[in-house]
Amino acid sequence: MTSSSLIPRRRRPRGAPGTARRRDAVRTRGDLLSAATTLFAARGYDGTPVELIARAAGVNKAMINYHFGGKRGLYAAILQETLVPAIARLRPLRNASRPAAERLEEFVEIYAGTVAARPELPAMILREAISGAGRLDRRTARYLLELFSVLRGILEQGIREGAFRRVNPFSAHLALVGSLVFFFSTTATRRRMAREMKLDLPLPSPGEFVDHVRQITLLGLAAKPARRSHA
Amino acid sequence: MTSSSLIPRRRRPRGAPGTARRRDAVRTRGDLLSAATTLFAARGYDGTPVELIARAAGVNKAMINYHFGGKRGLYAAILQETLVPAIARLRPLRNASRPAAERLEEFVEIYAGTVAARPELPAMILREAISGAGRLDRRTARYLLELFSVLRGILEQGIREGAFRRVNPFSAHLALVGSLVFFFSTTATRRRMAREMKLDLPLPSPGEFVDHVRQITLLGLAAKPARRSHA
DNA sequence: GTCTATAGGCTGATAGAC
DNA sequence: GTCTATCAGCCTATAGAC
Repeated sequence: MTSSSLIPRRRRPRGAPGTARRRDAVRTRGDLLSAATTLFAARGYDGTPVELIARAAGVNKAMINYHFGGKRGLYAAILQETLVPAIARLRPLRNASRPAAERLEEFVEIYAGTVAARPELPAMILREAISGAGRLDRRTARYLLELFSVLRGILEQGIREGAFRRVNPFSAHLALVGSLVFFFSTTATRRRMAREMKLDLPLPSPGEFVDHVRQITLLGLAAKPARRSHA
Repeated sequence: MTSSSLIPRRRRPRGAPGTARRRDAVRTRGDLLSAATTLFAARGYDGTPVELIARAAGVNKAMINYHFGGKRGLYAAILQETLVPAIARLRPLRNASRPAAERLEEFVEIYAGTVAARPELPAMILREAISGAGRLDRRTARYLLELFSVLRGILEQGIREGAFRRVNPFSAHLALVGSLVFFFSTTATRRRMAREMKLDLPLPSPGEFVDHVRQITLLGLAAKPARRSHA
């Protein structure tokens, strides 16, 4: 029996001494990134001991230092390796030449899709946004600002072209992003409280909520008394 | 020259040995509460050493244990002593018999006023909401749910009476509260980033933003193609 | 690359003098 | 009520064997 096994997470068998096992290193790194993302999002940087991360990843504590140069390095790696590709998905939106309302809808859709793939991202970023973004290096911060500028560009276009009311684009931007980030950062807590307090009303699903935000934003921004539904 | 001095915060003069000094205890307690609120909001529970709180309050570390029974007790005291009165301000809204749109506006106004008086509250609550609300005792949690139910009641009224579209009240509630909480929790960071990245666009003031949210919510919820402005 | 063992710093809490 | 001194526990990081 060879040392291969495909159990998704959890400790790997040891394998013969001479066996090339580069793939394990990759896996260790990945498991650490994934476990740490979940924990940092749920408990925050200061609330998460490295020992806990290592255990959740099924990996030795010392591996964090070996692969990432310490706890802080692991944290930075998460931000870079998940935030950067997430924001890259928004880049096509920059030079779109379609109507602002359409672009806005697409923005929301892309945001929702990105979050569905990485549910922990909003909470991590929100924590940074509350805490002063002191753990964001300059490059990561620039990426975030780029995200902001894409959305603001859409809003400004809509206003310029007369499709949107003359709102402050920055306010509109904060209101929209705030709703989304808040919702996705608090899903677990909402569920937990509903269960413990025995609330009977059903929690809105991500899809429902995103739809609602999209509608309310479009209707709220529309320059003319809008049609009830579109497309 | 006597040892009296009126510097607003900072160590107090010692006073004669026999002097009744009950007032100092009250002040110590208050200074601790105030300093801790600021620090917890900005850095989170785990990110705030008691020593830092004590120094910021101009008080000895041991006083935290004497007056609050420890760090956790201090945290709980803040939540109870600021959250409870804040929510009490919303209670009159319960049995109002006015139109839903009007009540909704008043809700936003009261919220904004409460936050203006205690700017750190949103960040503290948002942190709880991300982290699973594990540090909220059952009573405090109930208060929060009461806040939720007031807003949801308003939304349901509006829908029932045909003034609002038939949205999911829970979604509408989360979108509105999310925008507000997000905005007020991230003010400091927004300022900091604007300064460091040398953004030239002016940040929206709290008043501007609240106005925007109020408008967009009302327009977005309105059952009929709404008039542009009201009242 | 991975593991064990341990160093060294910081944190929250208490005992006891005043 | 307030302060100083001190302690035990936990946390991150590293040294060194494998």
